[in-house]
Amino acid sequence: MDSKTRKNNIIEAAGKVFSEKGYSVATVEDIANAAGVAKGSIYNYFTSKQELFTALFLEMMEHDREAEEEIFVADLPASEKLARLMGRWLDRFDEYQHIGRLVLEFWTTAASEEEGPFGSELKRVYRQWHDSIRNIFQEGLDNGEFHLVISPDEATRMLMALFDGIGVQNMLGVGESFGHEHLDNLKKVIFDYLLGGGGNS
Amino acid sequence: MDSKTRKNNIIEAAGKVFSEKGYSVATVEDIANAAGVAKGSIYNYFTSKQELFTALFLEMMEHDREAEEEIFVADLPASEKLARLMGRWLDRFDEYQHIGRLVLEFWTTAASEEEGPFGSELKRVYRQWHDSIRNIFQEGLDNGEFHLVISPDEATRMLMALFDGIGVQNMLGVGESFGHEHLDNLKKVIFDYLLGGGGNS
Amino acid sequence: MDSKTRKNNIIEAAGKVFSEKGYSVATVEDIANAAGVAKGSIYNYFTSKQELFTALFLEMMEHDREAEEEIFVADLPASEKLARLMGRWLDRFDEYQHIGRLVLEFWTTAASEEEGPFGSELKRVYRQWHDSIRNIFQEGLDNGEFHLVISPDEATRMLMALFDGIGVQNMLGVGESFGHEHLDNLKKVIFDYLLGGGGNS
Amino acid sequence: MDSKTRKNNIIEAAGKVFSEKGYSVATVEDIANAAGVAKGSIYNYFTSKQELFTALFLEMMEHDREAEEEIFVADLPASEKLARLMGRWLDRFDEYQHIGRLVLEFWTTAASEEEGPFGSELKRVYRQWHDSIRNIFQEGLDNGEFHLVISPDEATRMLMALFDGIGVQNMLGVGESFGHEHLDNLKKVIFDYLLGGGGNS
DNA sequence: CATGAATGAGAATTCATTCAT
DNA sequence: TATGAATGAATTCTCATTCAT
Repeated sequence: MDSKTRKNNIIEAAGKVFSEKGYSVATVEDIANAAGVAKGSIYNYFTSKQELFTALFLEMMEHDREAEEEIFVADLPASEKLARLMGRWLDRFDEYQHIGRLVLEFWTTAASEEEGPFGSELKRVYRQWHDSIRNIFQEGLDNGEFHLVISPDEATRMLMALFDGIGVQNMLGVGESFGHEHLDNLKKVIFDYLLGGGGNS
Repeated sequence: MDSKTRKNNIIEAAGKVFSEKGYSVATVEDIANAAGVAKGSIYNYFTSKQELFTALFLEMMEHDREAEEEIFVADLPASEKLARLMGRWLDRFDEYQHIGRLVLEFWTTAASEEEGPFGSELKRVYRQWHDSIRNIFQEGLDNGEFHLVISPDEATRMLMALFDGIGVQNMLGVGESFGHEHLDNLKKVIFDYLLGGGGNS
Repeated sequence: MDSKTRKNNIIEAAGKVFSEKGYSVATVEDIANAAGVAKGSIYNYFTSKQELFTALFLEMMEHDREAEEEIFVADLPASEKLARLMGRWLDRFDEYQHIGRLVLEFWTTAASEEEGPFGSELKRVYRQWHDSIRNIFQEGLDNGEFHLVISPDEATRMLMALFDGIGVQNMLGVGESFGHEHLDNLKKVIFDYLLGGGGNS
Repeated sequence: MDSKTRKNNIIEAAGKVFSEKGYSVATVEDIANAAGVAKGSIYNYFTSKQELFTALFLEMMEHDREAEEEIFVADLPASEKLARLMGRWLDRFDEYQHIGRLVLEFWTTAASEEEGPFGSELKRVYRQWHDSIRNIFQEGLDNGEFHLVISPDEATRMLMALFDGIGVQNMLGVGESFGHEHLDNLKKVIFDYLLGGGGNS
């Protein structure tokens, strides 16, 4: 096993352990055991537990970002892009039920530190998402697909908030789990609104 | 200072300290210092650090719930109730920028424990909110104020998700802060939709 | 309830609590609860937990000593005194099963401290017993009741050791409980020996 | 120093410290210092202070038992076995003056706990001793060496009680120290009795 | 690089004792 | 005298990090 693989092994194990136990309760030894290496070996790849946590965070952010990128650049009508994006988010919700705790800990860390990668990276990626989605709205408006009484910026923000909120509900297990039948209704509402006049009636 | 006040003192101090440092990093001594009592005195009121954290959580849940109760029972048209409710949520968002970390830790705890007050109390209150809001939608439908192509249940869930998401964005500091000018646009979208035909055109 | 009674109340409660939990584990509050007084009140009668323990010890020593004194001064043949003494010790064995732990803690304390009441008082009382029993042996020898090849001192020591050992076995719950049928055999052995020739055959 | 030696080091140090200060007063740091290791290192070998105490107890029980085993299985007349056994017990009494406090704490613990190694191991070893000694008496009776009016069981119990009692007296420092000149008299009494007719005259 | 024993700073918790009422 | 809240020193135990092998 080469060095790259070993490092990824550890990050993967950290993901499992942090997700199950939480950052504070999880010990470096737990992670070492889950990764099948000795405790001391962790420190050959990461200078501290905190750094390992950060590395895990960055890797997950990157992973998420990659998956969506392809949708943004596809050659599709705006409404189709939007539909696919929503489908993709929905798929993540299942995952969120399992790693919800980990995501919440990432958020908590981001909310705590003034400086540092959590806050800034989270903001950067969030802004990337925002911009990409706003572009979709803009496309839709430009080519006459959509009708909106609010700005693309605000529409973007509302859409992101809506799906963030659904993610939170899934993480916390409040309300029933969110499946594809709910998504259909969500799309119906959103597209009815966007396509049907945007409140401009 | 009587025993009741002293206990509240400690809970209040715990709120500050947990919010600033997070549960794990905050020490019982930090809280004691913030409350102006000796470390050991904390244990005259709470059997453990964890119990103090739980007491703080329950107190905040109760506080939140009380504030909204009055809106639900008011004698107002459904659209007015909804508008007031949204105004109230917005007010909380400012607060969330400061205690966001604390809320996230509550959620993290709730997401971790199978049993215990966090998960069950959170679900209970969430369900209360859900039911109250659904009643508003139902009222609006019954008296012809609203038009909806989706069920009141789903409308409720979407509305709650939307505001949960806005709350999260504020806690994390992503996007600009959410003020009353945004609220107006939010209301416009929602009421245009609800009042104007609910996509039923 | 007058002050004397209250103090005795506390000592009695301390006896129960120390016996059940042991000195270290028993808290002053446990004793206060058992005595039906407030924690702080203990300190109106004893300056410290340790002093209360000492007072309990001294009281029990005094109690034991008083009970035996009457046998030593009775006007009876030596063999009868010895028989009664053994009967009395046997009666204490039942009690020792319940307060054994307390006795062992007294002993442990006595074995630890160079100076202080435990060691010195224990030695004083032990010496009193020794002297009284030796006098009985001496009486028996003088009036021809007993025959001994060893000195009265050594006979005394052996007899005391024998009964101490039985007490220990009862405290520890090793071997079956020691009842009157065992006592009869014990007496048979001892008196056969003492009366029948003391090994002088 | 290998792991086995280090563990024994700690047990040995624990023996000294517990013996001097007693279980409650001795701190884990005391033991660490006495063993020349860091406080935390203790926990690499024992999960708790209590477990270390138990390990020390079990080690001493095992040590004692081994030393006597050879006597029980030797090919010697019953009277000689008994004489050697008593000699061996006497040797232990010197030791008991120094570790008396430790033994008493073991006993106290045994007397306290319903279940657990202290009570059950103590009883097990006690019963082994009892059985072995009873066999010696039985041998002596079978081959005509001994004469007894009481059962071998009871003789065993009396003999064990006698020596337990002597041990206690030594631990507590009551009476003069028990030396070989006392042993000779003890043997004289016991063997005169056993060999001369057992009260059967 | 891999290992895992050793370290020691740090945290939660307990409880004898004090003292204001 | 009686009370019980307040105190804080003391203790056990944890675990991230180091480092010799």
